[in-house]
Amino acid sequence: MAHASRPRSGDRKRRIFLFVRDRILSGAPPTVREVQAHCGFRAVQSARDYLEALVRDGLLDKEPGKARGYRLPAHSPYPTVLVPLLGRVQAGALTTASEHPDGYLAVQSARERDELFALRVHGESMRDAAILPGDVVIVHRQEDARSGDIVVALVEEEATVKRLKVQAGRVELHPANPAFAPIVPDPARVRILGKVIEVRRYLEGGALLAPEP
Amino acid sequence: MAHASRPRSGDRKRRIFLFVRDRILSGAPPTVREVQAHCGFRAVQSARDYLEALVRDGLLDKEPGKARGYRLPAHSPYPTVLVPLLGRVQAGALTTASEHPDGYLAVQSARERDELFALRVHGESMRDAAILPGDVVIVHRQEDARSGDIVVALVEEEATVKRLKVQAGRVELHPANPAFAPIVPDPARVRILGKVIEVRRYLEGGALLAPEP
DNA sequence: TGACGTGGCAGACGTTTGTCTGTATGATGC
DNA sequence: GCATCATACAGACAAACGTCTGCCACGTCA
Repeated sequence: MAHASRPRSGDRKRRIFLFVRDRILSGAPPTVREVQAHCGFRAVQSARDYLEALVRDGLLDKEPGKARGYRLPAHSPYPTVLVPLLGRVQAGALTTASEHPDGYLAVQSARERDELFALRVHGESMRDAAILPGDVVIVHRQEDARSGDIVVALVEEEATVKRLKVQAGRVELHPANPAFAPIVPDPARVRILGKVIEVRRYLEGGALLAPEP
Repeated sequence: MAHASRPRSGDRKRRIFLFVRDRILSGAPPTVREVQAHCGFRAVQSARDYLEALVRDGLLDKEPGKARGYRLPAHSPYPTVLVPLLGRVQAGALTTASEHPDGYLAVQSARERDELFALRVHGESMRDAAILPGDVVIVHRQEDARSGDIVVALVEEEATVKRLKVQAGRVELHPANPAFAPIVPDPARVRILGKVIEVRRYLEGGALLAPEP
C-alpha cells in the first residue's frame, strides 16, 4: 500500500490550499492537526494526505520534520520585502545603507531588501508623468538605466525624480512639466541612484509604515 | 529567582527582534532554538529570555505552548491581504463576491480581504488626477463616499473610475480630463462600488499576481 | 563583605507535532 | 465475484519544541 501517494482532487483540495496560504500570509503556517480540525477530519492522516498532494502539485513547499513546515514556494509571487522609506537622500548615502529611514513599506518583489528603497516625491516636476507630490516611488538601486526610464538621481546633493534621456551619448534629466527645464548636468556631478519601478499614491490615511526600533 | 523576568536591553535585543520579524514576514516564525543558533547562545533559555522580553515590550505577541508561537502584534502595520484584481466588473457582481479575478495582489491594509478589490484602469478619463490607463486602483467597497473622493461606480453595466461631487444633494461623477464630460446620472442607474484608497503604477514587469487554482 | 540584579549556561521534562502502519468503505472495472 | 484505487479513520511512535529548575559569573551598591 503506497500510503505516500494518495492523489486528492477537486474543491476540497483547493479550499485546504487557500486555508494554508492565508495562515502563512497572516503569520504562521498551520499544523497538520489544525488543518485536520479546520476540515473536520477525524484522522490526522487525512489532512496530511491533502497537504502532501499540494506539495506534489507544487502549490506548497515543505520542510520535512519541522513543526509547521509547510511554506509557500519560493518562486511564488508572494514574498514581501520591507523597503525603507527615505526622507532625504544625501550624498554620503550613496554606497552605504546608512540612510535614516522614516519607516518601512511592504513591497512585493523578488528582489532583495537592500536592492530597493522608497522615496516620497517632492515638487511638481513630474506632474505630466502622473507622479504627484506626496506619491511614493519604489526604486531599484542601479547606476545605469535606459533612455526613457524614470530614475532617481542625485543632483547638487539632492535626490530628484526625472526621466532619463540619452541623446548622442549625453545624459539628460527631463522633468515632465513644462514649467521646469531639463537638466543637462555635468556628468561628474550627477549620479543615478536607481530606477523607479513602481509608483504608489495613498489616498486615505497614508502608507502603513513599519517602525524599526 | 524570578526566572521569568530578566529584562534584556540594547542592541542585541533589537537584532533579535529584526531576525524574528523577518522570519515571520518570510513565511514562518523561528523556533526558540533557531533564535538560539542565530545568536550563538549555548543555552535555549538565553534565547527564550530575549524573546519573552520582546513580548513584554509589546514588540511581539505569542501563543504559549505552541510551536513557533511568536507573532507580530495584531495592531502592527504588517498584515498583508490578498486582494482580487478584477478584469471586468459586471452588474451581477455587486453583492456577491463571485467576480472572476485576473489574479491577486498583496496589499498592506488593516481591512478584511473581502472589503477590498483592485481594478485595472482603462481609458484616459482620470489623466489629470494622475491616474493613467494601466494603473491599478485599490478600492474599498462602500456605497457612500464624500464629495471629492475618487470612486469606482457602475454606470451602464460598466465600472468606471471618477471623482464624486455632490452638488446640492445631486450626485455627479467628474472625470479629470477636459476631453470628457461629467456624468450626471439617473440615481437609480448608478451605483457606487467603492472608494479608491490607493493607486499603483508598475513600471517594470507589471504587478506580481498570485493565482488561485 | 554580602545582598542583589543581570546575563548566560546546563540539562531535563512534557507537550506539540510530524510521521508511520494498518484497517475500513465505497466506487470502478474486468 | 474479485482486484484495484480513492478516500477516510484509528492509533501509535518519535522528533521537534516550549518550558522549567537550578546553577554560575560578574557587576553594583550599601
